[in-house]
Amino acid sequence: MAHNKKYWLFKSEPNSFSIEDLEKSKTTFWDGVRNYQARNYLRDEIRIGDQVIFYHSNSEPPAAVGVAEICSNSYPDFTAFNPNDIHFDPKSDEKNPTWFMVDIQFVSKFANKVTLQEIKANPKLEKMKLVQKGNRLSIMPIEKEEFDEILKMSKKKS
DNA sequence: GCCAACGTTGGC
DNA sequence: GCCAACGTTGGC
Repeated sequence: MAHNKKYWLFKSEPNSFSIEDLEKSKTTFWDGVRNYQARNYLRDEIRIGDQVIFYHSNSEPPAAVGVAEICSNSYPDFTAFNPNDIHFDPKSDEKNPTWFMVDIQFVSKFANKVTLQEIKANPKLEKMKLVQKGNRLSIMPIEKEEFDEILKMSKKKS
């Protein structure tokens, strides 16, 4: 059975990796996820062709800044096995990996970034995990309607 | 730079 | 299995 396309929001600190970096590199592997809930999304639900809102956290302003597409199914995050890598996890086992990642490819950079403030102000987006208190997930599912609404907002002149 | 919210760790 | 201590996230 064909996989129904799903929609996600990926957070990234632009100091580490920005939408401009993705635009330049075209694709990247999304390594370093070390949270079990986000891991479960990566390992079990995210599939080739799924669409991603790229979000800049810890930036001024925090905002949705573009779109990416999943271009690999999940595979073990090899940075967890490398003692020299910043994401090394001594407890993870290559034979039974704990952490997974996917590859994403650049799709577009928004003409107008959609700020967290604007997202919070839009009643159509109030159910998003992003705007719920205390949510720190770096990967979260969103609805197609929410994805479309953010795209629409990015095209509007502010 | 501050700090609230949350996840993880480890002693018991 | 509880929970205090600690580390991290991320908005402000």
